[in-house]
Amino acid sequence: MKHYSKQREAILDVLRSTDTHPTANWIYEKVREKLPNISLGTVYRNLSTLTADGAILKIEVGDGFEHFDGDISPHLHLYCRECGKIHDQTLKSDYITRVAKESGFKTDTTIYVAYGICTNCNKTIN
Amino acid sequence: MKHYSKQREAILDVLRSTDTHPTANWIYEKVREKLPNISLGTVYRNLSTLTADGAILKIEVGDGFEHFDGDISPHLHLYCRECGKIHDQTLKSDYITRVAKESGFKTDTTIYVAYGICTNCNKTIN
DNA sequence: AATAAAATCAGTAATCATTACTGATTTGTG
DNA sequence: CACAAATCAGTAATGATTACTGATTTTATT
Repeated sequence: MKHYSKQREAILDVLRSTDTHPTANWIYEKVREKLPNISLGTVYRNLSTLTADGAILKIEVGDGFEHFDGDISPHLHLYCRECGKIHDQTLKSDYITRVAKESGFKTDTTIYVAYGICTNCNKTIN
Repeated sequence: MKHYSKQREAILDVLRSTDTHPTANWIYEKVREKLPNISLGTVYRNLSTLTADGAILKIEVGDGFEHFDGDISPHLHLYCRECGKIHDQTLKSDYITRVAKESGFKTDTTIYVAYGICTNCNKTIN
């Protein structure tokens, strides 16, 4: 079993204790509350390692930032063009992996993104 | 009906005449064969406009580049970690839009990405 | 416990894909 | 033909992310 550094543990803790999809900088600010001397480079490096290990997900929605997700279960990311938030929706089955398998592709990670308007913003527009 | 500039038309032509998922720079080089004086900024600006209009798709797989797709039908993008190519797979139904609708989200665009190893690379490894 | 090798770190500098800017050119409208 | 609006080519600026460096911490071995 792999033993993580305290910096990597702290980053994972932050990611797993939020239901948002924070950027590297947001995570950096949050981790600094516990480890004031951690550097932004360390956050980036560990996020990269964790993503490569499959311990977290990297989500890109085209807003110029990388977003990270501590929930690695296959789920739907609803990106609202109005409020800019990424909402989660659980999935009953991993549709992508199942369909990809039909063509012989060996999937290890899946990303589902929907662009549009969320329920809350849909109410308040007009 | 909207009338596109010749630059925008040329960019769309290039995107629709390839089954790859090129970067802005690749498109720039390709369009230059027909419009030698076009600038990279023009390519970026039009790709941005076309994406906002829903005429093309922007796909991000985490390799540091934005990729563009002239095929806007909902389909699966298989990103092979070995060869770095994005393979397409057609979908019978737009699963994301259907599921997102259940929670009241109004979807206009969907992106499906699978990370893993493609059939061809799976053969040649080892 | 001591030592060496390997991994990770903080801090900072560099990168480079993308965006913003500017003055010129083209297009649309009457 | 004006006139305004849109788009352009060319270039400069941006800033999120990555790379680098020497110090510190962890792991492995004896």
